[in-house]
Amino acid sequence: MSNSKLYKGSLSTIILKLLAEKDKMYGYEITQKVKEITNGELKITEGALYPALHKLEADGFLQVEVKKVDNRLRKYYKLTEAGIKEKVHKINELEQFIENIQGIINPKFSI
Amino acid sequence: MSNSKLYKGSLSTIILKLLAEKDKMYGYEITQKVKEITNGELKITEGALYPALHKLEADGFLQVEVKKVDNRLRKYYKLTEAGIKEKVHKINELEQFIENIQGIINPKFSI
DNA sequence: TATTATGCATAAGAAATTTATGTATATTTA
DNA sequence: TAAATATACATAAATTTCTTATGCATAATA
Repeated sequence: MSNSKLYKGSLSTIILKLLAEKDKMYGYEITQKVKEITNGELKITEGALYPALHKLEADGFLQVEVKKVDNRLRKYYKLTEAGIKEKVHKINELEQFIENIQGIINPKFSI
Repeated sequence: MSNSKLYKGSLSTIILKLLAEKDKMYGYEITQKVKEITNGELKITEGALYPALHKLEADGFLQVEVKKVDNRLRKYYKLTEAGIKEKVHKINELEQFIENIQGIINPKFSI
């Protein structure tokens, strides 16, 4: 479950974005979704994911709903109103970062 | 000199890339160059920059040359052979990260 | 029946920052 | 001409955000 390709600071943005796409998801589902989208290149470790989810919840950006499915617990997370705003903010910040980085690593295309 | 828009892990890649473009640069010059390229949006703090330069040097990726200009010291950094390889590797990694992130934050354009 | 997958969690340690501070010279501004 | 800003380096403490290593439990697969 090691990584090295996930730049620190992007995880909570990824979580918020996925939840904006799918309404509600549980932790394990998020790890599988990221793996699927990136063809196995980005792997979210549990040691990073669960504390990140707990922090987003503590900050009021997520609300939780526990369900028992197939005799196993699932904690479904959903964006709050504040979470929707935070998602927009974090996505903007990430897009801005990517533009800035593009300007540095691909100077030919920066005007 | 605060930031919050620099994702952790990208700084050394930025340094290596700038040095691949310009042959040799000194610390302060790097901070100004990044500020210029990104229209003041990315600001490299000294507390991050100097330890990063020292680490790259300790790892054998940079070599130093001290010069006195206008009665002030400048430490010019230059890529070593290993540094050139490391730059290629780190740039590839960063580009891969950006592709993966694009797939997540812009699902319409991922096939 | 042992391993893998599913599903949660936390603690210790590491890495990469921010923030704060320090030193020194040169230039600009009030 | 004194104060502030710019130039140029540096480091230490604190913080953030991970990785790595565990732990527990159930279900499915080899």
